[in-house]
This record gives sequence, structure tokens and C-alpha cells, in this order.
Amino acid sequence: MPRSPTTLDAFSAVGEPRRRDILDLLARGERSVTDVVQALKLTQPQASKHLGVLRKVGLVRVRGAGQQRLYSLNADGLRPIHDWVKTFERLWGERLDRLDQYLQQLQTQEKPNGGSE
Amino acid sequence: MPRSPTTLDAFSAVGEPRRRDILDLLARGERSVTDVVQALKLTQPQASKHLGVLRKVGLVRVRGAGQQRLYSLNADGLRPIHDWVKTFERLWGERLDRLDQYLQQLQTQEKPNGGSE
DNA sequence: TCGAAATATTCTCATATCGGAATATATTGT
DNA sequence: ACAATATATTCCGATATGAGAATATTTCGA
Repeated sequence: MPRSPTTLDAFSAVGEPRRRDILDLLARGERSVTDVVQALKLTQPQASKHLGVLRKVGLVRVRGAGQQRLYSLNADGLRPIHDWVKTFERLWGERLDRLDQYLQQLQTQEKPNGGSE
Repeated sequence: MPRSPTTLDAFSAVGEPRRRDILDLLARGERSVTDVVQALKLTQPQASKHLGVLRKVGLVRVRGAGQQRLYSLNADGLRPIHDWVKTFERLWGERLDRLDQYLQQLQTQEKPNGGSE
């Protein structure tokens, strides 16, 4: 089994800095491809391709307006990422009271080794 | 300029499903490489390599214990991701009152086109 | 229908990535 | 020093990726 594609889910799509830039831009409103090109200094094909990936994984939506294609953010697609990262939130001590901290320590030390004897 | 490596920051590192699995596991406590291998059914080199990437980007820490290497989560490394995704939180209507929603709509419509005429 | 503008697709290239196997490097105990 | 265990590194192959250039497609206007 050689390799698995890295452009099929939101997680991997967002791994690409350019695509994050695009999402940041779209977070401020709908944009045409040309807008993206100019705002982020990309070539037109690059913009189209990145937008295509983002669309495929459901992070953006398209709407045809004349000969333009207006892309907008589909923030829902980011929820899985948010939810996953949130799982670790308690582990970096966001707003941690003493008891939580203590319970956490217990968990961290839960399995110091594979010692079966 | 051909391509940029995708294994240098937390974002891209986390794009790989196996690595997310590893982080999920480490979230429950320190683990040796062998532990990871067994828990996630990876080959030993694969585990080492993925752990190596995670370490390089600062998502895990290592501690030598005898001939074992105990890896633990460094949750702080996930904060950038969390913070970034959080930026979009309001856009999927987590807990949105009417005023926010209205302001948001204005923003979304901010730049419907490049129309200068 | 023809041309122009906007966008998408295709092609090629260099490279990075993952997986697997084999091997190298600790580290401990005897 | 030697064997055994644990882990890291290297080598190889297949493939996906992103970039760039060229081209195709769509859409509108005259």
C-alpha cells in the first residue's frame, strides 16, 4: 500500500498554508477567483486549484454570477477540526482550576509503562 | 519553485490521520513506541517516523527511560490550530444572537463583486 | 456569431510523502 | 564483550502534490 491522498478531508486541506490564507480571506466575505488572485498574489490556476480542493472537501461554496464564480466560506466544514482540537483544550490549561489540574495529572500518569509484572 | 514541504508545522503534521490517532492516544498518557505500535497496529518504523515528525513540529515530547523512549503530548503545540479555527467559530453560528448575525451578514455581503462602476 | 473576460482543466516537472524492508544505533543485563 | 530488547535511520518504490505554462471552457456583450 503506497500512499494515501492528502487532499480529501478538511484536515489535510487546511494543512496547506495557501489554503488557510484563502479561508482567512473568504471569512471576510464572498470573493471571486480574481479577487483571490489579487489579494493573495497567486496565479489564476493556482487559485482555481486550491479553491477546487477546498470545495471538494466542503470548506467553501461556489455561486455563479455572470462569468464570475463567487466563492464563500462554508464554516461548517471546519467544525470537525474545531471539535477535534477542542478535545485537547484542557491539556494546555486554558482556565484550569486546581482540582482539574490534579485529575489531569492522574490521567497523564495513568500508564507510565507497559509493565505487566 | 516546485513545492513546499508539508511536514514542518503543526497544521500539516496533523493532516495525517495516523498522527492524529497517535495524538489521541498520547492524550491519555505517556506511551512508549512499542505501546503506540500495538495500540494503533502500526509497524515499528512507521510509529517512530510519525512520532519523529510530531516531535519535530513540537506536538510531542520524548523522555528516555531505560531503553525505552516515552512520548507524551505537548498540547501547547495544538494551540495555534485551535486559535486559528476559533477565528471561524462565529461563522458557523455556535451561539449567535440576532445582532451578531446581522453584523455578520453585513460582513459577508461586504464585497459582493469587484464592481467599480 | 465573434471576441473578450473569467475561470477551469490538462500537462509536465521536481519533490515530498508514506509505506515496507533492512539495517543501524542505543541501552541494559550478564 | 556479547546478546537481547527497544528504537531510529536509511533505502527503495509508488504516488500524490504544488507550481507553472498552455489550453480549454464558460459566459457575456456587440
